[in-house]
Amino acid sequence: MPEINQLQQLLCVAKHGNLSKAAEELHLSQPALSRSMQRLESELQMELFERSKNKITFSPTGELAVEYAKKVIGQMNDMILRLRSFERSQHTIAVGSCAPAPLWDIVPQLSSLYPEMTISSETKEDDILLQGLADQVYQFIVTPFPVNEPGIYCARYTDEQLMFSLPPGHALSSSKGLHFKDLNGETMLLFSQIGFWYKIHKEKMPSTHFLLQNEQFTFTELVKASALPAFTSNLALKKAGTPDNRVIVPILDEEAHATYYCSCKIENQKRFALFWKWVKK
Amino acid sequence: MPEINQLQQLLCVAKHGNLSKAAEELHLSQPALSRSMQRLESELQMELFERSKNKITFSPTGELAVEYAKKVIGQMNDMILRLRSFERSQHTIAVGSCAPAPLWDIVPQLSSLYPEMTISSETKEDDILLQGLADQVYQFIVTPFPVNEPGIYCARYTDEQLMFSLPPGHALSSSKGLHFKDLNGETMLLFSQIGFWYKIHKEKMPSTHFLLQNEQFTFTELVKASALPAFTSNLALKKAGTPDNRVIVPILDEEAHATYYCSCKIENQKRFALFWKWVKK
DNA sequence: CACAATTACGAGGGTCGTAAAAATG
DNA sequence: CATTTTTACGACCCTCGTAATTGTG
Repeated sequence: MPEINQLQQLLCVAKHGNLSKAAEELHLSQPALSRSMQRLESELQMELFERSKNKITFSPTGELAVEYAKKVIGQMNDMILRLRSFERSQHTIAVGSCAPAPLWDIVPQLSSLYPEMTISSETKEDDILLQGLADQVYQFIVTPFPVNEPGIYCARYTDEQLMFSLPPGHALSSSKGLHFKDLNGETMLLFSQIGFWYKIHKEKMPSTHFLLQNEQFTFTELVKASALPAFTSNLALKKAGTPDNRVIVPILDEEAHATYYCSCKIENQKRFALFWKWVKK
Repeated sequence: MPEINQLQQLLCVAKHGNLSKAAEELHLSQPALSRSMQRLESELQMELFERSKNKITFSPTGELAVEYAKKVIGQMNDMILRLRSFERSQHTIAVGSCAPAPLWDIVPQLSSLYPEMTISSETKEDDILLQGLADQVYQFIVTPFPVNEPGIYCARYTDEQLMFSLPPGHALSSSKGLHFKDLNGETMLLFSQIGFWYKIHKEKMPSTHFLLQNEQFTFTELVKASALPAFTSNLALKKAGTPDNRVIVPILDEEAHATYYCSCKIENQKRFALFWKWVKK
């Protein structure tokens, strides 16, 4: 049976129309390529070329062979691509979340439980998460609601409670609790990558002018250095600690509280038993 | 890129489940196969097997690789088969005819004009001939009528006149001409492979009992040795000569005369110019 | 005479087989 | 202890490159 290598050479000859140019592209001497094509012909027991003394053209059979060779090599490339993709998926755990906070614990935990795996994570819209879980784009998703679908295993993970982070001199800084509307209209600092919270802020505080920050570092520095109110949460505080010059006031609205649920396909539940044990700690 | 050879080995390992049996079938030592599979893995940069010290099983990626390898090798086999078929068609001229007589001249003529080609011929029904010409099953067909279709080149070839071959003692042997009906009801010798003539005999002489002969030699011997009437024609006489002990009487019916037309695809007309020149001699 | 293809021939690399080692049931 | 896989090592075959040959535009 002909080898892939020879078919590639055949295609290269077809591409250039002569052996010398083809040999150049193949990093091969011209005699070597000439012999290789002769071997291919004798292997197939048919003449692929019509040879004159200093010219070589494809025979009808040869032209057909080129077409088929393209198909075979295309299939081989396809095989490699799909295999590589599958291989990567076998060695990475992809987590999608509706908000970044749950990932702060989940990603390191997955890393330590499955040290040979690559952990990839991103925050997306709820519907994208659900679709991605079904399509195996994600092995796990975190949503602010339980997922009740056949074939999906779901468990409550943790809660996040939103709070205002106010400068000590702020008029309301001595409150025990506040509502969104209490600060509506003021100018606030807002970190952009906060998932579904962004929509809630916009809805509950429509008159507020948000100074949007795309970088985590810039945002935290501005919180320290400015006297502008901002948001934080129990999870953010746990992660970064309580800032010195800030007063933390819980937000009393129902929408300021989220209960996160983690889901995966049932077929993967057993494989990630250790992780689920931790989720339900 | 992996070579076909390695994929075949992979399939063989999948078939047997272990290296030793597979190596046996491949006429290879087991260490050689082991290394070959290792090369395949490093070529693909992925692990195809899960290895314990004295056991080797497919990894999920490996199982997928087997599936894809089957496809690639299948395509390669398909390529070889189709190429071989095309190659053969490139080196053979297939002629289909409604009756054997036209082939007696056409086949030797094609042989001498195109000595490097294989000539294959057969006699079939008219509709099969027309379809076969369209499908490139035949390069030439001979029909008892002109073919007027787009893309088909057609020319009159020759005529065949049917005759009775009677023993000298036959009651009608002195006739200058006879009709089918004149011998209807008698027992006659008939060679079976006469194409469309068979149907005509059956129609025009429904009461005749035909002694059907499948072999040319047997038929001619019986004609010589028996006193049974039979058919012959101008072309048959030209081919085999006039038999000694027979009286030849032309058949006067219109149906006893055929004008043969030879056709080929217009795209092949130029390629067979020499042959067409001869047809229109 | 430059260019393209083939043939001849020697060199090098890759793959093979044999032998040995290691591990398992 | 038989079976299976892997590693080590030497040998051989195959393909490569260089050089020479032939033929063409």
